[in-house]
Amino acid sequence: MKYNEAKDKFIQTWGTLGSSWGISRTMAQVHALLLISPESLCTEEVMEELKISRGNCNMTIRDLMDWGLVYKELKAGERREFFRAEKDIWKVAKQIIKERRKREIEPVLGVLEELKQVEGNKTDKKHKALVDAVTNIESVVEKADFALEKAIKLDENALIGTLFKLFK
Amino acid sequence: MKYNEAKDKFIQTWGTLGSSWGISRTMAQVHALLLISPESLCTEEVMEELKISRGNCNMTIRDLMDWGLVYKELKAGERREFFRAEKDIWKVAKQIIKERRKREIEPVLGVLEELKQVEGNKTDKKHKALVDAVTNIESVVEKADFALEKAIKLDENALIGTLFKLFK
DNA sequence: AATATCTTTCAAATAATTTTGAAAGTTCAA
DNA sequence: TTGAACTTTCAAAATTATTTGAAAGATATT
Repeated sequence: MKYNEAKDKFIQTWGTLGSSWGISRTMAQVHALLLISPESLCTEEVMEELKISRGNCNMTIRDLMDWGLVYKELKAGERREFFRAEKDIWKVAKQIIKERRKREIEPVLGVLEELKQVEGNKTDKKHKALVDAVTNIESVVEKADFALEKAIKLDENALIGTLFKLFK
Repeated sequence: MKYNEAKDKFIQTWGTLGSSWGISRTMAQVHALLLISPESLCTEEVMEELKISRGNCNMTIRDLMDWGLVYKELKAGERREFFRAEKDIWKVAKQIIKERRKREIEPVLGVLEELKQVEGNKTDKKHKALVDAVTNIESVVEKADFALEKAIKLDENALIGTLFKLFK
């Protein structure tokens, strides 16, 4: 495979993976481009490479910085901003997990807690089914949240090693 | 909170959680409705409760069955099909992980393997950056895939217990 | 303070996804 | 074999999400 073909396919693939695991497709594509750029790039260069508009490019890069996946870099004597990606993929994964726990799990736990307070009678089947479902979901979500919280504090190999031992 | 309000909020919340963690919003809503139904429901009942069309309802239920989250139930003397949800949420989570590994991780690993074969010279910075990125991503994705594969073979409490010990 | 360079915003346009509903398909009982 | 009851399909419509680009906002330079 030629370099240019591989590059396009890489941006495409990382875009797909990202969009199915928590960051938007364009965010993942910009991140992919920066990942394979030896030097940091400016907005103009990202626009040009990915054929996206200035507005889109700007917003996407801001989002990536909010997620902690891209850093701003100022070059001496340069007016415009340059950007480089976090290249340690385990760090990237940890960062995504951290953000998603905050953005998507925590709010749900709040709602579940509220839902457990539903008025009603324990002998009513429908009421019981609702309370049971909420209770079970809360239990699993809390455990998953805990597991993720711990997992991102570990070194990637420590995590694998631990799981591996359990099955030896 | 009144039962009906809690029910709607539950369907809404499970819909949101589902759609951000791998199944579509409507799939998650139908699943939510079935989760809190003491008896299995027929297509007509699901359509009525969620105000969705017959076509959508049918396709969504098929998808849920494909994912292993909903089962068909035949009632004696009844022509139409009834559906009930898997109510063990840990099983649901495991099932979703299993499907997503198959649908979303495995194909990516294939592409990454291909990409490592890109032609080029090790001294070319761009070429090296691409190969490095692919190699690092592959390593993390493989480890995550392994971790998920092992995690779904464990009891939920065993998983938590193990992680807990690591931090005692 | 005027100008050039770069960044941000956001309403409108475009694209992608989801939903609908009517028609076709299936199954079964009479 | 007919038709009633139910399920499936899929093109078109509706809805959602993303992208654009021009205008407004910054910021540094002369």
